Amino acid sequence: MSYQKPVSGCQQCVVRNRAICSSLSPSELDVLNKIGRRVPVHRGQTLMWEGDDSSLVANVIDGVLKLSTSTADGREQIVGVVYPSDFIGRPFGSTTQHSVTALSDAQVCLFTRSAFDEFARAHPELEHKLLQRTLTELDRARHWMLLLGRKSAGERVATFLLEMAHRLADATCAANGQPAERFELPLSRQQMADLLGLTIETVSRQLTRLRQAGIIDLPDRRAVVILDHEAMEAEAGNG
Amino acid sequence: MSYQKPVSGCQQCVVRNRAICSSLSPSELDVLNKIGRRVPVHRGQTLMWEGDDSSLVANVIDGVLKLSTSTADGREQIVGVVYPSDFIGRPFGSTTQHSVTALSDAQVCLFTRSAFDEFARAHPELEHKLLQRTLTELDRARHWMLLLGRKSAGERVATFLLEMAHRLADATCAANGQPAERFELPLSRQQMADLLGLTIETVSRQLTRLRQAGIIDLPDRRAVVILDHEAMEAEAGNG
DNA sequence: CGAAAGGTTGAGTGCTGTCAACGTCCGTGG
DNA sequence: CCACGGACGTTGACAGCACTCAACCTTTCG
Repeated sequence: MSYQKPVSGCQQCVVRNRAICSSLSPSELDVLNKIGRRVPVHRGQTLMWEGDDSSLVANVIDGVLKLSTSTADGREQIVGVVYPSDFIGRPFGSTTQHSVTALSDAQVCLFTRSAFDEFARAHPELEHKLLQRTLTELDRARHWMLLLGRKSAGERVATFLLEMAHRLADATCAANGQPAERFELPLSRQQMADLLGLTIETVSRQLTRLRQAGIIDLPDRRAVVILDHEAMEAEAGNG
Repeated sequence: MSYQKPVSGCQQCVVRNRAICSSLSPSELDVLNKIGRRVPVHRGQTLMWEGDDSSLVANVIDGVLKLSTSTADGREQIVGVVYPSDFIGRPFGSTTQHSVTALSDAQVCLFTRSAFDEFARAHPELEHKLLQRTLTELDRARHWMLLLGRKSAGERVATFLLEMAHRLADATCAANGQPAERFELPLSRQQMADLLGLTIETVSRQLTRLRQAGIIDLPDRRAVVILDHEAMEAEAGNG
C-alpha cells in the first residue's frame, strides 16, 4: 500500500462537513491532520481482511466499498456497503470482523487504530459522532436481517433496487411526465447476489422479470431505471 | 406499565460492574439514580414497539429479551437477543427500529430517552462504554447476516445451539468423562425459527436429526445437551 | 481477432416451506 | 381425581422456490 504525504488540509476535504470530523474545531483538525493520510484504493483492492488484527481505521472520502464475511468453505456474504463520509474499521477492538474491499476506485483517509483511538478518547464530540453513526449502522444491519431471513428473491431484489435508488437517484422526469429514477449500480451481479443472500442466476432472473413486467428498465449492465415506483414498493413487500 | 420508586441504589445493582454504568463514579451514579427507575417486565410483555417514537431506553438487569421486526404481512425476524447488562432502546434518534419483548420475566432499569441523552452527553465515559457496546453489537449483527444469507437449515440450527452453549453453558462432565454442555433454551421453537429465518417445522426436524445422529440430547422441550462438540462445529459449517 | 469476464437463459433437482394430523405437556374446572 | 382444552412440539406428504449445472450471449480488453 502506497502511503502519501499527510492530508494537505482537512479544511478542504470534500467530506469535511459530513464525516465524523465535522465535530472538530480548526485547531483540532490540525492535530487529526497529522495522524491521517489520504490513500487511494483501486477497484477490487482489499483494504482490511476478516480476522486480521485491527490496526487501521479510515474515513471514506470518495468511492464505494463493501464489507464482507465468508464461511470456511468460501460462501460470501456482503454485510455492508459504505459511501463517502462513512467510517470503516474497528476502533477500540483487537480484530477486524469483516473484510473491506473497494467496489470502485476510491480514496480514504487512513489512521492507525492506536493513533485514532487515542485521539478519539480525547475528543468526546468525535466519539459522539461515531456513536451516532454506529447506532445508525446497527439499525440498518438489523433491518437487512429481515430481508435475509424472511423475504423472497423477488422481494429482495426489489428492496435492494429501491434502497439504491434512494441513495443514488438522480431524480428525472420521463417523456410522459411520470416521475422516473435512474442510477448506476456500484455492484456486479455477483456482488448483488452476495449482498442479497442469493445466487447470481436468481438475481438475473428477478431483474429480467421486473423488466418484462414493465416495472424497471435496464439500459446497460450497470444502469437501472425505475419506471413504476409504486409497483416496486409492492414487489418489495412494503404494504 | 407500573412505574416503581427510583432505584434504591445503583451501588447494589447486580449489573453494576458490567453495564455501561460501570464507567461512573459514586457521585455520578447518584445523579443517574434519580433519572432511572427499576421496572419489572413479564414474559411476553412488549416494552417498545417498532416504529414508535423513541422515548425510552434501558439497561437489562435480569432476564432475556428479544429485538424483532416484521414485514407488512406479518412475517417476523428476531434481530437480537439481549441479556443482563445489555443496553436496549435507541438513544440520540427519533424512532425505535425494532420491538423489544421479554422472553422471560425480566427487570430493566428504565430511563426516558431525553433524560438519558442529556446525561450521556455530559458523561463521555458513559458514551464511550455505549460506543464499545454498540460496536460489538454491530459486529454480532453482521456476523448473523452470514448465517441468514448463506447457511443451510442444519448449519443455522447447529450454529445457534453452539452460540447458546457459549453464552449459557454450565460446563459439566458426562458419566464417561467426555465433556458435555447442558443449557436451557430461553426461546420457544417458534422464536428459534424467527431468529434463524426458518419455519418451526424445519427447526424441529433439524433438532431431531441432530438428536438421532447422537450429536445432541433433548431431555425436555427447553433443555439441550451437546454430546459431541466437535461434530457440532462441523454441522455449523465452521470448517 | 480471440480470449476472458460478466451476464442471461434453460432444464432439472433438492431443500425448505406449506398444510395437516397427531402427540405431549400443563393448567383449569367439574 | 379426572376430563377437558389449549399451547407447544413432532412427524409426514407434498409442492414450489431457489439452487445447480450447463449452454450461450455480450462486452471488454489485450
